[in-house]
Amino acid sequence: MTAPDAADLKRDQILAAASRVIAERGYHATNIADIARELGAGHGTFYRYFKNKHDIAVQAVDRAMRRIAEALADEPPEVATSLDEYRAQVTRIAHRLFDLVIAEPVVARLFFFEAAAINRERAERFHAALDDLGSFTAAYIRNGQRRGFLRAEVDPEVIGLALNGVILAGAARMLRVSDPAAERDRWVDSVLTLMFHGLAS
Amino acid sequence: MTAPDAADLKRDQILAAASRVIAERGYHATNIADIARELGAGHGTFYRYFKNKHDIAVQAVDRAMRRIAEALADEPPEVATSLDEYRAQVTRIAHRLFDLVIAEPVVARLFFFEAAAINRERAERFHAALDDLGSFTAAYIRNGQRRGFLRAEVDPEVIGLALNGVILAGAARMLRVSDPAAERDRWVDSVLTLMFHGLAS
DNA sequence: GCGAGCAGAATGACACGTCATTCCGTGAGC
DNA sequence: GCTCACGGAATGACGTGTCATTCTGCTCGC
Repeated sequence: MTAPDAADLKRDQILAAASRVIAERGYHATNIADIARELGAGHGTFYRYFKNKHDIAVQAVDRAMRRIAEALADEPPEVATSLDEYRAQVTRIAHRLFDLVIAEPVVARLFFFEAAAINRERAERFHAALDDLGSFTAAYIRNGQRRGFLRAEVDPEVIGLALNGVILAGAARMLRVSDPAAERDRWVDSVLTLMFHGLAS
Repeated sequence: MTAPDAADLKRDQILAAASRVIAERGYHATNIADIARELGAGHGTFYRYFKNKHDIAVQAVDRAMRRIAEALADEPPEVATSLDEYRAQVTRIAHRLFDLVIAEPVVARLFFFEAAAINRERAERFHAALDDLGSFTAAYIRNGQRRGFLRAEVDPEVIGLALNGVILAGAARMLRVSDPAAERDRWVDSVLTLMFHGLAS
């Protein structure tokens, strides 16, 4: 192993340890000694690889954000040509996202809870990321409106942001129940019905 | 003015100052000196009325929670007998809640952003409060299902929590735009359409 | 192969800054 | 004069970050 590789590995180990501790305790209740203990290393080692506490938290959160963004790739908004295709797309996206929450709770906790918690600037950045996600969803709505399979009278931007809220609520739920896979299925069923057909009987 | 009244007034003034500062800066970035400055008082005065920083934040947040809960009173879940009545109820609730967010941004910020931020125990309490709100909404869904005007196949608990997510997303939005009243109207229109009739055309 | 020297990684004691909380002198009201 | 509320300086706890020291692995010369 060459020196750059060994340093990268060490850096990743520290970042993973920090991610676990911050996800578990929250950023503000985490201190450097906690991270060092989780790593099984000395306190000052940390500063060889990261500038300070803020730096590592930002990097942990940004990595979690990238991980979430990956889960949303491969589903281009303009390809669905019918309600069934769009519904299948939403089903895949929902499963992928909720499965990520279940499989990688540290990533989920960092994204959904800690990303806004570090300071005000990071909260704004998190909200901007949610706005991007909402705009991404709005692009699907507009595609469906253009092709005629989604209703024209709703505001795509509002629906995009509202569905963000549903995702956040679902993810928070899935992080807290004893059988997250069953909870995911309950959510996907009911939320898709709500989303496409509404509550009116 | 009697001594208890004067002390209560002073206490309320401190609590209001703290609420403003915490809502503006966030709990963790707020210090006692900031609150004292906002109040135009000495630093140590604070401790004559509140135990410590945590105590005042908890009281500010709990007061905001009570304020939100008041906005939801007077809409009993079992009274709607038709879709139109329920829709009117939801419209009133949505307006009342979003109008509160617009009129009292300090209350809204404390509830939606700071309630979970203080520490882990308070985050759990916030989630429990959201669960209660979700259960309250689920009671409306069950009433509609029982009476036949809402579809039977959705899970009321899931829908209750999902609509929580929509409320949170809407509130966050309304706290950030330049014309919140216009944004509220956009939201109420589209979200009610989504909620009752879905997106399918 | 062994030992010495070197470079860089690791460590943890310590310095420092911050801020929550306490304390005490002062002034106002009774 | 006495009591109590107040203001702000003082205090001490705590966490972050620094740096002197030690450790370890590698290379080179004998």
